[in-house]
Amino acid sequence: MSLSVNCTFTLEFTDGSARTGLIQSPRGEIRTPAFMPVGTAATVKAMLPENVRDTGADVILGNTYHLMLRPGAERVARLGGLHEFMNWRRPILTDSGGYQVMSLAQLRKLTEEGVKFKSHIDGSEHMLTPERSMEIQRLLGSDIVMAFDECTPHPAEEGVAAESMRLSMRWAQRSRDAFGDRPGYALFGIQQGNLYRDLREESSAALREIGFDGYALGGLAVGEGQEAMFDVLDYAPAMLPADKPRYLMGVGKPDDIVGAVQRGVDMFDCVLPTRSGRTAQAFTRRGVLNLKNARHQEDARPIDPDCACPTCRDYSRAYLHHVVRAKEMIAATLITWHNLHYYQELMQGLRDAVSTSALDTFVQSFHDMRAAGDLEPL
RNA sequence: GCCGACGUAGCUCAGUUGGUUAGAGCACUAGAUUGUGGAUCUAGGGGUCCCCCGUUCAAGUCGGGGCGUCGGUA
Repeated sequence: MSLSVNCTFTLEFTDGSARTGLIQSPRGEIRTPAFMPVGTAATVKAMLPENVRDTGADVILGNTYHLMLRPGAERVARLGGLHEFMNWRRPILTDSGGYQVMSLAQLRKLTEEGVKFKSHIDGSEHMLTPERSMEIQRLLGSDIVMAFDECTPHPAEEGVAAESMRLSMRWAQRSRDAFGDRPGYALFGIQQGNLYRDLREESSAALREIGFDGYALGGLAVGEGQEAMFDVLDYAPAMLPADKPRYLMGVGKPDDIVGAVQRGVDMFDCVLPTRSGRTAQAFTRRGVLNLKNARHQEDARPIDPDCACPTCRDYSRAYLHHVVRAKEMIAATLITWHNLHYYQELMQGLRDAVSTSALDTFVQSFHDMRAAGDLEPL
């Protein structure tokens, strides 16, 4: 087959501002709205790849920053690329490293050229630029590459936010140039502008001018709170091309995702289901359950009797509480498994609702279930 | 039996020449966590300072007696 295979997005249904669609890539389809589990260091922590797939994930997220430091992008490339290396054969989206440089690295020095920083692992010095970020993501074999940006810290005054956003837009152009033409692979640009509508508009115009295969909303869920984030999402997604996927980076809690889907977002990633799995928090349709809490110690019921995940099928809250307290590794696996299952079931519910024009009803029952709270105490 | 050391929070221990409401780490009870540091942070509960008597304005701290634990010894 000599035809080059492209990465395409097909919009299927809409319900208000909400959409469903399909991203088709050589490594598989991504149903949107999609939730991408985070697999930072070439692993979705505590999970086997086949089990991540079984929860319903079409795509996972990997990290430029972590993988460039350890084991190194060139080494991953020599070992056949990230998919082969970590045994996940489906699509992978990689973050560009811009966010992690700011949140993890020490001694950062930000210039027009890029960011110089010291590794949080061994203190070694590194430089990340749009060109190097594109090269690393190519070496990893990432299917969806993110432009190199600066995630504007919050709060930021308008002048600071504008300067930061314009730097990210110049880096977006350099990312586009460095990425080049790679059939079968996608490059996403990232809208910035903090909470300022005119800056979001300016950023969107710059990105549309450059042209990307998808567009992310960056600089949100960084401490501004849900109300402020929704205020931005009331207008920001519509500033981006309707025929390309829209990705809200780093979001979020289940109700954040529901609200963002209502406002026209197609893709999400978040550490919450996996990190919470390691800190004993289970997400359920009735809200969050903290399995560390002593009230679960003799509770023979599963996290959620109506959940079809392997954890809820076979394990009690009392057992999960015990393995959490005993710091046994299986606690992370079992709770993460449940959380990923819950998130993917939520996404499936949203997709079904949008495609049957029943999103309002779905959202209402989503909130009603949460308001009802956890199961009655035993 | 004798000699010595020790006895403070659930555990391991600090506690100044006697001086405000006796502390720490861990554990416990909760909370936070949004483009991942299995991390971290925040708050809270918990005391017959082995017991009794004494000295003193004032005792976890000094004295006497008792009880207990550990070690040594005949």
